[in-house]
Amino acid sequence: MSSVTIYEIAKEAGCSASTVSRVINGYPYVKKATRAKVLKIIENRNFVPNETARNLVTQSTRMIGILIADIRTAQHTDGIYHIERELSKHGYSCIICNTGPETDAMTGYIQMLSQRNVEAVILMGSIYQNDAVSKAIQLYIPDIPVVLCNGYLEGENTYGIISDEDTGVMNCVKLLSDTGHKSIAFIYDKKTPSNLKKIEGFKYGMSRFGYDADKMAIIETPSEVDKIYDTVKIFLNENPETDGIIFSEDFLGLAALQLLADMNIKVPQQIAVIGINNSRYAEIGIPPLTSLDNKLYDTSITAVRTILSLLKGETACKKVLLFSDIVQRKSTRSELPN
Amino acid sequence: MSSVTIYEIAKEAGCSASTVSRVINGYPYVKKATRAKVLKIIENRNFVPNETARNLVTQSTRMIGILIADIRTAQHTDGIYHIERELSKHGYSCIICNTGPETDAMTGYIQMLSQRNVEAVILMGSIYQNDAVSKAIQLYIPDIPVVLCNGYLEGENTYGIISDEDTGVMNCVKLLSDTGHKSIAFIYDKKTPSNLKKIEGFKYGMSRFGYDADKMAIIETPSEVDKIYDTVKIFLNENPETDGIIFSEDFLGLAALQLLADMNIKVPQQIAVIGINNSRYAEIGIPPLTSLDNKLYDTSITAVRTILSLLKGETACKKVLLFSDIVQRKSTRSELPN
DNA sequence: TTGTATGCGTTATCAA
DNA sequence: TTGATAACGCATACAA
Repeated sequence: MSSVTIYEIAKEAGCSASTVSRVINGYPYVKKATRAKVLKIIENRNFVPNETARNLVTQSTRMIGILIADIRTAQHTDGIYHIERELSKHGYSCIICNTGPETDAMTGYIQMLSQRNVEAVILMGSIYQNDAVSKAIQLYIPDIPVVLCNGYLEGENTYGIISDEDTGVMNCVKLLSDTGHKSIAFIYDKKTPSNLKKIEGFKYGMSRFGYDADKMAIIETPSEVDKIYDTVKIFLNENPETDGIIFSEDFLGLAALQLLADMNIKVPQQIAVIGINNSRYAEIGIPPLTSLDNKLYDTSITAVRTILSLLKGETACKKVLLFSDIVQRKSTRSELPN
Repeated sequence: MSSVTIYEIAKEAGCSASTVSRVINGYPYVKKATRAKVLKIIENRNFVPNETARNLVTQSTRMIGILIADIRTAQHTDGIYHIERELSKHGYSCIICNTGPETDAMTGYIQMLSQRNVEAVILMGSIYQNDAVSKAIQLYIPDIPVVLCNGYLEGENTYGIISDEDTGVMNCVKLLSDTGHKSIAFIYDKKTPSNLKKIEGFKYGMSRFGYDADKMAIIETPSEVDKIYDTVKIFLNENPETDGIIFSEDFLGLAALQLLADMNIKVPQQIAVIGINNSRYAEIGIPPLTSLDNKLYDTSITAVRTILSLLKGETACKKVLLFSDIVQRKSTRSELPN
């Protein structure tokens, strides 16, 4: 705690603390000479105003809370990167919180953020679209803006950015249907609202494009590499007619590509594979992985814009829908270049 | 800003603010009945004490700053995850800062953190091992502990956790040497202190294990997938005798695996490939990627332990060295299982 | 253009 | 066991 205060600066400059304060805050009516003198002393003594004191009196902390289940998930760090950069540019700092998947921890963090007087909260991921979080918001932070990335929550000050992942997955089914695939599976790892939505899109696509219910499989897998491997392997052994798989996430698809290579199954000739998120790892799959770009990046950009508007006192859309699109690569079309 | 204060609670409870404060802080000498009454009102009115005010008077913020060049780099998010979880368990919050590679931005963030009165700073990555950062620390935060992950900085309150990546890379060379490889290359993407250290280890290994200088190549590549692809391709065309490549990072190695597959070069029979970081993506390479585990995870664990000790007023090691080891997978030994 | 006084919401030091 | 009262470091209304 560097204990030099505006009072010390004032004493040295032969003026009052308020004048120093005015100089610091670029207040106009200060004599040029005084300003220069104060500025010089500030420079010399290497003074930085104490934010905590400032925050207390201005009732504003310029801090934003970011909740994320697990910061190790690549699709979200991209968003957090841009959110932090943008907010930082505007003088805000980000408190990062790894809540994990339990709602108790989520509400705990929300209470903590309320106590720290953050000015807004960003929820990264559909996993926060639940009642416990909704109630915690009403209880602890009813007056500050809350933006949910990839979901929507009812509330006075809540905003949601969603992507049409369901339609996106439906379009994946259409793609496979158009290219003559007969037996398609959807494999996911967690029952998040987002994944449930993808499943809905999958089901809808399957019925819309004329697949029998018994030609359709929806499989859950653990997230660990070896478990993914086993799950998919067992599934393929039991369903050898499968010729197309959509994975709820690129990582699952990439792990499956490895298995398929080991099983000597040609992708996409024998089985076409599609991932979701269009992460940078999709590009380096062997073969490169076709992926549904669900616009998680744009979601974050929109989220931070929403927050900034709200903080400026402007209005913002309560609910924004972004459109996903499919980035085709060799795992569905062998004739494509890398 | 939920404007209910301890005064309101006090009024409602028919006691003074100090008593309320005592209850909140679990101070012993409070009559049971009073405590119960106050607690109940706090519960009812959903009161949470204002951290900012608290911080001002206690001169402690329980906030930690984390500097990272780019949070999107997978090897560091792993560390940040555990750092945040551990610190949060002890009541600390983390301010996350994406500084980018420019030293000006780094020092800017350090000043900001000083202003926010963080109680410690963690520097994630060898990139912070430079003079500008060192000076900024002396200038703005000379009195709080600073821990550098994967590097060391001189200073009164600075601590460093380093891994022996140089020796690690030397061992990679030894591995390739032991398995009969004749022409080995090292390919890296950025001139970070960490990568420079790896290069040193590479050079040392090459000379130690009897390679001619002209059988050794050290190549720099941009980080984008297509550029990696091009760089490695050109290199291999010009140096067709190459039979082993060590990459400064798994991602580069994975991208190269794709290229090698396209060029119909068998890994590891024709070219053995080694990455560094032992990330989860190494596991799903085709073939699975042998990788130097440089203990980045343990580095973070050690960093957070160091911070916690220091914050408790205990002492800690100024410099800790962790030993890397090689995780062998199929990209160097085809007979291994997945 | 500048200084004085007051308050932001707590904790901490006294007395009582 | 409790209550005044004074900090904590700053911003700001008001007066000068």
